[in-house]
This record gives sequence, structure tokens and C-alpha cells, in this order.
Amino acid sequence: METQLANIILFHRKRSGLTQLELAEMSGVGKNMVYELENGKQSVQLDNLLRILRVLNIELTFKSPLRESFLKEYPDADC
Amino acid sequence: METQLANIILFHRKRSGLTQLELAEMSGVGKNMVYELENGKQSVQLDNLLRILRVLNIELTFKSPLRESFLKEYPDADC
DNA sequence: TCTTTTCCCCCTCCAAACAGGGAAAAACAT
DNA sequence: ATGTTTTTCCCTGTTTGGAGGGGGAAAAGA
Repeated sequence: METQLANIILFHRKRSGLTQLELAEMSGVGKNMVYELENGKQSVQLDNLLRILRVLNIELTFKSPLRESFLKEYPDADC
Repeated sequence: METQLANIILFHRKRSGLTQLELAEMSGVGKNMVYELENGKQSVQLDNLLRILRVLNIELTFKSPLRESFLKEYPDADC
């Protein structure tokens, strides 16, 4: 993840046949947001990122040593 | 994900035996950040979230229909 | 019970994110 | 090559996140 985020978004946007501007408008964010995300900017609001990922049909999930233990305690967590 | 983020962070913090303040200081963010994240606030800076996840040893990864295709084009992506 | 720790939630101030405009540059067509 | 679309990257005003402080509630521990 981390630095890959830019590539992930770019890749999915291209595959979706969207321009930066189209993706921005569909996501309800400014056009610069998409540009900046695709260029590795990390100082971005989480909810803005999530809006974009939603349009691109990308889900975030987490991995950690405690994951199994967590899922046991929160059985209906979709992550 | 999404709304679960709060639970994930709380769960991992507790298991780590850290207080909100300790986690905040170790992560290099303000004490309110941890509190807000654990209370479901989505308007949070991505890099601040990542700092906290790093301390808690939580990795983010993504899931999408294009994932396999993406990993083929970016073989050394750790996500 | 009394004490200490942790959490909740208010406040203010400052820096920074963000939107939108615009124009040059690059990419992609025809 | 010429036109068209897309991307890059300025700039500006507005908005908001976020740090730090602090007080009181709540929980934990003695």
C-alpha cells in the first residue's frame, strides 16, 4: 500500500475509461484531488479518498497479527 | 471497513496496552486524533491515519475485481 | 472509600487541504 | 501535421483539520 495507492487509483481509473475530471465529479471531489492522489500525495482527507475508491469499486481491508482475533469479536465486520 | 475502522483501532490499541495519549505520541499526532478515529470520524488526514496504523502494526490492503490484473502489472506491490 | 488513571468533549488558533479557474504541456487522435 | 482531449501545475479564497490546553466524568486500582 502506501506509495502504491497512486498506482492503484491510476490503474483502476484507466481501466474504467474515466478521465481525472470525470472521476473527480463522480466522486464529488475537486479535480486536483484525483491528480494529487495519483501523484502520491498522502496528505489527503480520508473521506475524500474513500469517495474515490467507492467509484472505482475498490475496497480497503486490513491485515494484522490480531486480525483473526478481531474478527472473532466482531463477527459481522466486512473488512 | 469504513465504520469498522474505529473498532479496529480501538481493539488493537487495547491489545497493545496503550492509552490514547500514548498511541498519539508514538504516532506523532495529537491526542484528539486517536479519540476521533476511535469515534468514527471520517474527516481525518490519510497520513495521520497511516501513522497510527503503523504503530499498531496494521497494514492496509485493497480488494477489487481488477486486483489480480493490477498485481500482474505491478509485481512488487506489497498490497 | 479514596486516589489515580484514562477518557470525553469543550475551546482557540494556525496551517494546510480543497475547490475552482486557467493556461501550458503532453498525449492521443484524425 | 493539425486538432482534440487530457493532464499537469500554477494561483486564490475559503474552509477545516488538527494540535494543545483544560475541566469534568468515568473507570480502574489501591
